[in-house]
This record gives sequence, C-alpha cells and structure tokens, in this order.
Amino acid sequence: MRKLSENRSPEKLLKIGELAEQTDVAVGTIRYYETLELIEPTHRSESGYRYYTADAVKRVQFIKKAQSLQFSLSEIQQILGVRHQGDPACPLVRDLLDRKIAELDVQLDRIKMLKVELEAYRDRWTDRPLDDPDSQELCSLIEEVAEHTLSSD
Amino acid sequence: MRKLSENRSPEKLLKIGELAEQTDVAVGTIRYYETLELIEPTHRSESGYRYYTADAVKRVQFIKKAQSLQFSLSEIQQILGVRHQGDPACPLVRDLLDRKIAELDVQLDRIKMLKVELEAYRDRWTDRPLDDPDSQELCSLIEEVAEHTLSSD
DNA sequence: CTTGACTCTATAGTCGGCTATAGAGTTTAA
DNA sequence: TTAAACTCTATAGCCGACTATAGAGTCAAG
Repeated sequence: MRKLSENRSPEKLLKIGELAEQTDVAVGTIRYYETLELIEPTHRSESGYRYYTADAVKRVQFIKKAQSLQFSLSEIQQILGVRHQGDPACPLVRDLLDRKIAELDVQLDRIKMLKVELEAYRDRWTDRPLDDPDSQELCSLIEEVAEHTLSSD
Repeated sequence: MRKLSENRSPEKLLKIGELAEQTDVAVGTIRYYETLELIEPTHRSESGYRYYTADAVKRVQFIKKAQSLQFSLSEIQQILGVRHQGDPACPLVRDLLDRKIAELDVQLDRIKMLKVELEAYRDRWTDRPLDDPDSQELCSLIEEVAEHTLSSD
C-alpha cells in the first residue's frame, strides 16, 4: 500500500550524522535515544556504523514533537513501545493525552495563583516609599514576605 | 527596638534537628542551604554542633515560601545576600518580582497553546473509530502526529 | 556510665535529558 | 595513499535540589 512511493532513490540509508543533520538533533542525542529504545538503526555495518532509513527522520521528529508537547522520553517510549506488542496503542495514547491535558489544567491554575500572589507582593512593595525607615536594616519586602510566610502558610 | 519582645525564654538556641522539625525541612537540606550561603548557624559549639536562634526558622520558611513562588535557590540567595551589603535590596527584589511575573505570563501562554494543541490531537483521535483499518499496523494517532510533525513544524 | 539518639564531615548517588571526552577504528575525496 | 572527517564504545560530567551513606564523635536520660 505504501510501496508505490515516488521516492526514486530506492533505499538511501543515512548515517547517524546525516540523520542528525536532517532532524537538527545532536548525534549524541540520537545514540542516547537508542539506549532508551526510542529508536534503532535498521542496519549496522560490519564496522558497527549505524544506518537508518528515512523513517528514522520521522521518528526523531515525532520524538521532538512529543517532547515539545510536554511528554517525557519515558512516556514517548511507552507510546512508541506498544507498537511492538502489535496491539492497541490507541487507548494508551488517548489516556496519555487526557492525563496530559489534565496536568496542564493543574499547571495553569497553579501558575495563575502564583501570579496573583506575586503581584500582591509587588504591589504592596511598590506602595512603600523607598526611604521607608523599615528599609533601614533589611529590605522591607523580605521582612514582609518572611512575616507573611509565618502567618499565612 | 525589637528587644522588648515578650518572648520569655531569653534565647533558646535550636539544634539543627529542632530547626528541621519546626520548619519541616530535612536536616540535610538545611546543611545544603548552608553550603549555598542561604543560612548560617548563629553559633557553633566546640564540638561543631550548629545552634540557631528563632530567626532561623523564619529564614527557612522564607526560603520555602520563595521556592513555592518559583524562585530558584540562587535567586533567593541574591535576595538574602544583598542584605550583607547593607544596601538597597529593594530594587533588586522589585526587579525579580517583575521578571518572575513576566515569566509566568510566558508560561501561561505556552501552556495554553499546548493545551489547545493536545486537545486538537485528542479530538481528531476520538473521531476515528477504533477499528479503523489505519490502526492495523500502528496506532493511527502516532502516525498522525508524526505526519503532522513533518508538515507543520 | 552506658546506651541510644543525635550530630559532624565528606563523598556519592538520584532524576531527566542531555553534552563532552578519550582513544580507537572507518570511510571518502583528493 | 594519505589525511580529514566521520563513527564507534565507554565513561564522566552537567544542571538543580536534594537524599543517602559511612564512619566518627557528642549529648542527655536513666
């Protein structure tokens, strides 16, 4: 079904450096991914050189994309790994997506709250004139925050 | 000015374990903070035991609070450190607060965008029936994402 | 005065995701 | 054929914020 590709070079194999260049990922990183079983060369020369098909480019790009979506390498390994069991990756992936989205919601809430809190400190701080006698010994904000720490947390 | 405190125990010094307990921070962590010059015992016994005044409790709590506000230990060190120069900690702190708030805005944007993207993947995925022939060989989402990776990024 | 809980220092390990280095072998273009 | 550029493995280091361990010394209650 996909063997009719119009790729005229029938099977140009890439060396690791070429794969690295095409994906804009360091050679060392690709070897590192291999130790995590995220990718594997399709072939090894007698001398041990790794050779990759064009699929590898997609795979590396997939890894990068997934990373940019906040998936850890171990989660990516799970996603890619299920493939080997000839099985339903789908529920797993859907699950991961759902969980990740939920995590993002938590992060959003947390960051919003942090922001409100920091703004409160900043505003309280800004009102206070710089030559406030309290500043004499120690920055007043530090005291303030410290004190707040004691009472509010 | 603050010597009129109604603290009846005139100067109860804490050993590191007591400080740790009162702040709910591990002993090792306190020693670690000391290596970063975030805190210092007011006194050392001949045998080398650290002794802290009650201020240390505040200081540790301040550190924890600042950490919870996303400040790194090195930023906290800056804040606490300026104190030693008998100087204007204030502009620095205001600056740090402003920068931190700006950082949070960036994080918020990023996370919102991530969420939109993840939701799009999830939805596209959910529409696709589980017995879709495309799923035969490999979870279709993986293919999809991978393909998207290629074209969109 | 002993015993158990505490403390000391120094060093190493953890996590995640790499990067860097050494030392050796391989490929490729001139 | 030679020299540059590549590749190999194995190992160590980096960041931040710790945690854990070993081996030795100290303090306080019974």
